[in-house]
Amino acid sequence: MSIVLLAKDLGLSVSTVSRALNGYTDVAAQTRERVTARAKEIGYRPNPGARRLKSGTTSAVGVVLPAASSSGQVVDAMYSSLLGGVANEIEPAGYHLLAMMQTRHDPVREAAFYDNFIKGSWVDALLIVRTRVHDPRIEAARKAHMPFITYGRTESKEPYAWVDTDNEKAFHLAATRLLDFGHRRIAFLNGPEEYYFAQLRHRGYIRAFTDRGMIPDPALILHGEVTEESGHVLCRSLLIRNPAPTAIVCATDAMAFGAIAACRERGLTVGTDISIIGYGNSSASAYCHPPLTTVEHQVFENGRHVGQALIRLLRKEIKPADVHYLEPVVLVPRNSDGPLVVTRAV
Amino acid sequence: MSIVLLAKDLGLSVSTVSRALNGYTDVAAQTRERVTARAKEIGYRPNPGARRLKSGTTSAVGVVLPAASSSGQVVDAMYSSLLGGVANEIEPAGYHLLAMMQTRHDPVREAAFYDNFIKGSWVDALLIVRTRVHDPRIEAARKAHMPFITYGRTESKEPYAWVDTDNEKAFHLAATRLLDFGHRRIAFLNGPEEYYFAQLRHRGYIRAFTDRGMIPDPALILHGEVTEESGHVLCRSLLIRNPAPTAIVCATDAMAFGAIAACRERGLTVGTDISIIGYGNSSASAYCHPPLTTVEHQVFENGRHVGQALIRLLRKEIKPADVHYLEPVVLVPRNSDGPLVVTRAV
DNA sequence: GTGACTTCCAAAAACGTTTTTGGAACTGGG
DNA sequence: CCCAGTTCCAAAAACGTTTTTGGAAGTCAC
Repeated sequence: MSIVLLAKDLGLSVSTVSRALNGYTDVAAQTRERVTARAKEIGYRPNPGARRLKSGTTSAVGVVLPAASSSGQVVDAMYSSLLGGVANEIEPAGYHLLAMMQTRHDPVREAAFYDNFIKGSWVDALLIVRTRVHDPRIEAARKAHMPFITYGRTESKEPYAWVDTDNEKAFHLAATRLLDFGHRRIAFLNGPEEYYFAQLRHRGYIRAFTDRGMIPDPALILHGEVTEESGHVLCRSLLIRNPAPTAIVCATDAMAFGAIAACRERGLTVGTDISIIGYGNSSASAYCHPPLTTVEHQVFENGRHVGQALIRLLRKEIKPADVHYLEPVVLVPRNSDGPLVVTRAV
Repeated sequence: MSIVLLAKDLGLSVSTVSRALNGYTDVAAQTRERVTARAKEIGYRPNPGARRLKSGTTSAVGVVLPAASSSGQVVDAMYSSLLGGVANEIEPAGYHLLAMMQTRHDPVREAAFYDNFIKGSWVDALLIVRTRVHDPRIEAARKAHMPFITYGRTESKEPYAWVDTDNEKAFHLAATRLLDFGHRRIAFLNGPEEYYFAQLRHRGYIRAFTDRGMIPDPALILHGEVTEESGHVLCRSLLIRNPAPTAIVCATDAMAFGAIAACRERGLTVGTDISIIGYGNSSASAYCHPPLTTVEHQVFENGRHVGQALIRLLRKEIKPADVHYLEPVVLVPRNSDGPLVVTRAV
């Protein structure tokens, strides 16, 4: 069903039908109505390929999903919800989400990947996730004049559009809570250093100490993948030290689950013998044992903010420099942490 | 950079350049080489929109992600890995994955959604996930002559392409293990009845009993969403019964986590007082307490099978009726289940 | 009644490919 | 030397839109 058939059916020219459908002002209201009615009746849908060709737009937004593990076999579950939120907002506006998969963690292939994608004019805008401290993808997108938004910030001179959670505040909150409980040897199981979120969280953690005139022990800050396995390994290495930490704050709930398992293996009761705080408020965090004290992180909701911003960006209703959304942060206290038990602490 | 510029640059006609690039035989090997070399050098990429328009293909495969919860706020984390596996296979072949989001669980809007998507000629093939017992999406895809593959089977007369895990065997295995342990009051926390996987699992569970001449108590079979919360609620309702079940098999690890929490709240020790088996072998299942006995489910790997099949389907190397992959099933024994303790059982 | 606007629609070019058709130049057999 | 067959390339149509340009008819002021 093409526009020419529809035009023929209506006894109008192709151009008039096109203009009627696309909201041009120089077509009589009555004609427009007749066209739209018949179009709906006949089930006419403009061919997106032809439209793309002519107008140069694709009605699609692209995102490339990074593999979570170095093996490339696992995708961070968080992205399901993020993308869900994004799609939820952009689809009513007529956009689709084009997801690509970055199978290997390889900077030069990554550049080629993005280049191919941008130059191939597959999408009208880009969503860049898992931002690094210095992220070449931002420069690449800017150079190609491709509208983009990042989920997570980065160190860039130029202004750009971003949505992020308040990583620094989150870990300031968590560390402060543990300090208030009397803990001093508070370990930090952070994510890979190259990611900016890890840097921000580090900063928040440090600031909790310096705020009260203390300095954390650098030896207690570990980096690793944000998985259960990594949390387990890292925590085990922590517990064989002497003195061992009395509290641990983890970059994700998953890491916290691994850490909890490691503590249990050592015969430690989490919540009294040792305190653990996670991050994400994943649904599992409420049902594990002990229920995990963690920091709220509404990924779906953030995805909706991303989607809304993307639409406004594409419609040029707003400048990239003006779209910044920082998710407010709230700690959800449960039972995996508590006051320092003095007998163990000394 | 269009093909006409490239042709001009080479002193050749547009058609010759196109034919050289697309592997036609009637262009001299030397000319072809000259063209491909220059194309690479100059960074020429055929405009996907134009190609789509002319050839009618899109080089994209579509999938619509169902929301896991009725609120539409949560996307099943499993799909991250599934899509990762799919993309991993189809991208080297030049295809992209177009993901849509189904925000609400509404059959009539769903039909319109798929219709719009298929008729709009957005993609060359469809991946249909979360199949229902009678799934209208299959008929819709077939009618539109859109190649498709399902992840999960369905009751359909006509043959079609599918990848699935052996749901029936998995729950036959799990229930048999519990029966071997001496359990008789074995509850089953299943997923929503409308999904075919739930039906197959039900069948496997039943067969474990009938295989040894027994019949399970229908009152012990409950249905709900496959989330921690649902598992928690359902399990609680089970435990206040008299007599209560001595074992529970759950449709997902997440449900099992919720069930474990409910048991703990009742003062029950999971693994001795009551046995619980999950499904999925999620990474959390190895680190929770007690470590969960569960059934292996390699979602990423299954996604790769889906991707490979899709490519072969698109290349017409294989008929839909001939692509069936049933993931073999293996039980992972851990510590959340064990022999029936007789003092409690009577 | 005339000229200048306004209103509405049509013709045609263009977007960047692929594919069909056709033909020039070369080759080899008789 | 001629003709048929082969090899290589070019011209042009087509895909289904959008957008520019232009023009016919109607309206209004003077």
